[in-house]
Amino acid sequence: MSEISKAYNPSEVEDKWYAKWVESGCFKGVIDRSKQAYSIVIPPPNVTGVLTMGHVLNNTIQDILIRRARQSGKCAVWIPGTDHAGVATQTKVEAELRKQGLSARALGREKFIQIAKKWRDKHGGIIIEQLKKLGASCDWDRLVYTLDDDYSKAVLAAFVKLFKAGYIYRGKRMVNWCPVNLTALSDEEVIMKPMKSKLYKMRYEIAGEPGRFLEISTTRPETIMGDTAVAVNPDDARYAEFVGKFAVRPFPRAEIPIIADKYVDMKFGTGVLKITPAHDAADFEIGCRHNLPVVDVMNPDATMNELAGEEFCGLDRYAARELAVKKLDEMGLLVAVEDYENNVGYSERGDVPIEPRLSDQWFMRYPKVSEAKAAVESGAIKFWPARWEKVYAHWLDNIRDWCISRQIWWGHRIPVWYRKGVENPDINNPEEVYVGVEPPPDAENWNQDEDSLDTWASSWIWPFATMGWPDADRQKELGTDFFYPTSDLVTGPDIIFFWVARMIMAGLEFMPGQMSARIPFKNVYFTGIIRDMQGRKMSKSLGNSPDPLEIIAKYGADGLRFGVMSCAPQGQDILFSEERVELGRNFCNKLWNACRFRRMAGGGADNSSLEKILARLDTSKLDADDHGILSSLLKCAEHIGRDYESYQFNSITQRLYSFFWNDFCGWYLEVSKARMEDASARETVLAVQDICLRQILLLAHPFVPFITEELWHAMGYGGEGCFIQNVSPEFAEAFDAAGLYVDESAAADVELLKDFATKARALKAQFDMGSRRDAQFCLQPADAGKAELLRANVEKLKKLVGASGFSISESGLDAPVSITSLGSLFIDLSSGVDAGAELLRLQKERDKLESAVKSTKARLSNGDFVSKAPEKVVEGARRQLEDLLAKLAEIDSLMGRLSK
RNA sequence: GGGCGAUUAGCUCAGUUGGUUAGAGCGUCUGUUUUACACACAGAAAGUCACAGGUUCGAGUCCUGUAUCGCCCACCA
Repeated sequence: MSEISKAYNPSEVEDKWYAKWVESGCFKGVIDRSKQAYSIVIPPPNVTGVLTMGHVLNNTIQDILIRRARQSGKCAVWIPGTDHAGVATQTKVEAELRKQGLSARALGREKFIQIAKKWRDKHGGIIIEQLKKLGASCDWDRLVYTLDDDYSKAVLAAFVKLFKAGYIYRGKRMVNWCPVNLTALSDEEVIMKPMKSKLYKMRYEIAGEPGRFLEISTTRPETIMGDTAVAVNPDDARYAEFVGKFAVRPFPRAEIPIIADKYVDMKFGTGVLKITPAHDAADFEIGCRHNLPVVDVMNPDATMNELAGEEFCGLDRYAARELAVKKLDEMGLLVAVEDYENNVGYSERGDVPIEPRLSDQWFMRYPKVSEAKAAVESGAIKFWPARWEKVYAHWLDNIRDWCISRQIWWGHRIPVWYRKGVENPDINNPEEVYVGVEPPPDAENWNQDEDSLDTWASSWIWPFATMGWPDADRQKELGTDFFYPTSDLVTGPDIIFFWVARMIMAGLEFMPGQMSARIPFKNVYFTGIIRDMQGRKMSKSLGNSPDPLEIIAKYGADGLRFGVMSCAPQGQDILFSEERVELGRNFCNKLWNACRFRRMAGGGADNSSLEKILARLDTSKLDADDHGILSSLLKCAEHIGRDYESYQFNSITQRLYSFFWNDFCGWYLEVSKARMEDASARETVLAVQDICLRQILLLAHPFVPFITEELWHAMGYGGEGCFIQNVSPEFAEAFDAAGLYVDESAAADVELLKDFATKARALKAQFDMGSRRDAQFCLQPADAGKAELLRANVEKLKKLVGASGFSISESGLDAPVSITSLGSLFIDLSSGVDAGAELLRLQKERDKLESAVKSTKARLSNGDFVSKAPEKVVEGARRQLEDLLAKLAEIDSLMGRLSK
């Protein structure tokens, strides 16, 4: 007995069990066609990343789902992996190189990739070990990295297939250019930030009409040098006379046409727009419509080039802006400068404003767009919470081609080769351009495209590429036909476009069969975002992001898991604080001690199966409390089952907590104490305790896997070598088979006894006897049944309340009283009672009753209520009124007695 | 400009199809080494359910509007 410590110590237990689980291979997704398949693919974290609270939330949910699936007898697999994270990793490695005074570009592609690989080897895989600490039960034999050979081939195969099908093309387009990372970005990687900037109002002179000007507003005077037109709305009468004439661009001085285009908003500013086709996406389109020349005045790093003129050449774009304004002012062309707030697109990784830039890039016209929409609309794929369906549909409705090329080296190089010596190779001519997963056989005659693919253009095939696609043998080996489509995807709504939507399109495009067989997953659970208590996003720079590993060291992984899940309502953001983890730690400690208590009672009972425990029960010895706790257990399990179906994880933690803490420990274990001294009831009580503890461990296991595994074995519930994760939490059928029927009316009596005990304790506390164990009570019973209920439970109640006795009297006492579920309960005070204070207290209670009576009476005297409300509700109200009136009468008589 | 979410006790949140006197955890206050657990036990205080209308016999719950906060989408310079 003494070897069981008073407090649960998670660290040894957790490491011990994780090692055993892995060793036994119980996380392996070994195909068993006699079972139902259940599969999850992990959202692959960055290979060089470290565990954040976001990962904790996300992966705990996945682990809960996969463990519940295993318990439910499904053949479950959770496929883990990591992502090479192209731009993000390249940026980090480049920064590292810069510290050493080196430059990636100078090193060249081969060298850089070697260095990046070393960096990956050094920092990579840490997060995998951290996920293990958290308890994640992934099938580690299936670990996939997006730059693995097999996976890379799949990425290229997807590219080649789409190219051949005409979805992928190369073209000179306006793209979002990051001047820091020197690469194009997709629209999704641009983050709009509201900025306080200036709106410059300036004027351009009309050519040949000295003294006549057009006033123009701009936020970007540094692009004046690239202006090739001035535009007005064709319906704008103010400017009709100027259309067809020319305006004078101040520097470099040139005459540019004044054109009319519907795009121009007459109501904005002066209604005149300068057109810079090379530096603005809208201007570019207008330029196309009017055949305007495109003058690019910037270098890739957003400094000005020679076309901007001598004075500007080499200046950064913001220095150029200042200079341009200064020059305008000097030339008398600056009319006004106003404060102005507008949205500026920022590069996600570079954290600088992106520059719209015309460049040659690869684009993808998305495949299966309308089917992707239909898949979610039809319910083939369900979103939790469903409101994300609208967001998803809206994006698909407005979808634009995807820029998939990146001017970086860390990633999958575009599998396109150009024949050496051919200028402007024709992409549709196989003699000049080669597209294939493998390089051309005569590689020496070809140059491969320098660009790499957007990372998301590799992870979008994740659900089936991790199962061996497109290699038929690998697919067979890894069980694509069994595990695909995956069951649940757990991810954040921030990547609904980046990843979720694209995976759906990829699955529909590349997998065979009916729609239901091609979709990548059946359910998508969107988590909230973890924030701090001030509601701020967790970030390294704010320093408000706790290190999950420190928390695990302090509270245990189970405590962290339970704590996080307890405050993670479906789809709402989570305000996280360590107090939540304390709650989880306390829950584990309580589990530990409840089991410790049971073990201290000993008994050498056979716990090796639910049937064996049930066999120890003498059903004739079951009392109201046994029925009560078993009834609560049944309801708890049933509710939890429903909560799983609707992904209400926080609700499950509440049910576990409240059943285990309040019903089981707070009441049942306490009333057990008296009955355990009664030899005839002892065995049955211990058996009921074992049933409850066993089922609690099973129900709690997905949330707190380590401690439940430990206790499962310590309590002898598992047979030799049997892990708790393989045991079904169902028990209703076993009850039936054992002839155990829960008597709900007996269970209802427990509620009366609980109320009675609380009132009795409150009376004691009120009269400063809270710590005394010898209080004497007297009940004036509401009826004979209530008197009998008290008599049957008097021993338990003495222990629970801390009383030396409960007498029963039809006439009551002249003493402080409380109206309980069993009748008027008097506390016998040897010293006199302060009648005044007592009257005051009763008056307070009377007021409460009176207002309840009033509202109930009002309802019942309302003819509409009686005639329209359901019979059940009306009947309930009647019973309630009777009850209230009886209590009121009691109070009145007591008050009458006291005031004598 | 469009869309979505939130608003319930000091704090963080439950409240499932409308139905007794709105709940929990933390925190606060009081008491307790009662034969598992002070990471505990017992008791207590604490809410005009953001606001204004409406539907209904009945609204925290449904409808309309308003306010505040947050998020997403959007090529007005």
